Amino acid sequence: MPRVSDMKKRLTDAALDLMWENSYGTTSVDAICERAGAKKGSFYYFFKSKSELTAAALEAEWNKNKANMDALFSPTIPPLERFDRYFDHVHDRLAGLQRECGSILGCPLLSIGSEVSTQDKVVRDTVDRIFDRKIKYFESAIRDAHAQGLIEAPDPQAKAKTLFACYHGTLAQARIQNDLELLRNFKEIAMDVLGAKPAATASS
Amino acid sequence: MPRVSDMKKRLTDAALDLMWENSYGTTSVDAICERAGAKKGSFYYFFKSKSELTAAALEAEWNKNKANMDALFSPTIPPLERFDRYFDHVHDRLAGLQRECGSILGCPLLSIGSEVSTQDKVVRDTVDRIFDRKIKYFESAIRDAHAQGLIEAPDPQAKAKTLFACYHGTLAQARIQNDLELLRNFKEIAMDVLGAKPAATASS
DNA sequence: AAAATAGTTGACTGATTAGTCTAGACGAGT
DNA sequence: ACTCGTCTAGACTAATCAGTCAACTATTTT
Repeated sequence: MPRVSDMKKRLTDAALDLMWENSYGTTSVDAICERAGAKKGSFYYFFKSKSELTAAALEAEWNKNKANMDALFSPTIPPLERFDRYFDHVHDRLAGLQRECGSILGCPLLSIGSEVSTQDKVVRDTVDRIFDRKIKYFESAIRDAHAQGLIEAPDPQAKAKTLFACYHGTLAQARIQNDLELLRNFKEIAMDVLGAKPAATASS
Repeated sequence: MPRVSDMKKRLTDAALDLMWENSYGTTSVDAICERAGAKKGSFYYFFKSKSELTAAALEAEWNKNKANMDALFSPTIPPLERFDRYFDHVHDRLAGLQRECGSILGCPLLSIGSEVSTQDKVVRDTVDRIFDRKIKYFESAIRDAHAQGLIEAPDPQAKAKTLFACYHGTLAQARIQNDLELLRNFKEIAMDVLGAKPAATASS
């Protein structure tokens, strides 16, 4: 088989960058091509539409982050500490991106998902699917914390959805207000939402 | 002075409807004009850009809802019940809109704000301003609940921001997943976030 | 070295975009 | 009835949009 190309990856990277910083609607195929160093023909050789590229870009981003998520939410880490580390990680990443582009970008799944959800089934379903995967990390940490008596959570899935929603709401506000401060204290807010005793990552 | 026109209102109404259901980016000035029964000339007679119209539309929507918010969060109502009523009200409104357009639309401030925040200062600042006003209702209800010993909230503003973020996160997820179910139980989740005792809108 | 596969090129289309501009219609104050 | 300020009409521009296409290049297998 003939030549291999990294163009597909370059296109999904470029698309995610632009859409995360700006939006789905304002990110044109031309702009994606320019940033990826591609021509129109290459774009439509790999993807049959902007919509399909977006779904691929979100999936690719997920795959990039998965190993990291697995490490942050490793069962070897005390369950509530997993959240601490995760929120710190996201905070630091957003702080880094702010240095590059001057803005707090929030969560691309939420921004893009909310923007296109009523109009683009392909992208919407992709966002949905990835959300489900992410909530599983929360759910399992909550279940472990409950088992260890650190929190009271008879329905870990419901609790996970609540915390997930709360966190994404905070990310969205941080984007809109361009203010990272909201995220700085989220660890404590999360413990509050989970109903954890203030002093503890240790036993009850 | 010669004739008066309701065109300005018709334009802001049309804009909000279209942007709420779809998005800022996919809502064209032409489409707004068509729905409002206006011609281009009228549009640019009243507004100097799409961006300014959007800010005006969001402010107009706020003004439409303000009296209702005042009633829902009236100090004559027991503080935690105010939240109950508010969440019910939003739930019912979104359910009504779903019947009209087939989708759960979430919060237009959040959707539009998140979409344009890095690119449009006028709209972003408008969203910010309205968010601040809305949080004040939460804050005052929380302060009252704390004073009555219904919840423990030494910092009502922080608690209000937390609940606000949590609620908007849930609205965003409801939009993305097109699922009103998430909102149905939000009353209980809110009480959980606030740390209210399960059985009570009465005293401790 | 030839053939087959994988990827690239860039000009092109036709629709749509936000915004401009000039001419005129309407209606209230004189 | 006339006129002045408010508002409307709709053709127009120049840019940009997503997507198409046929010719082309590069690489690997045979």
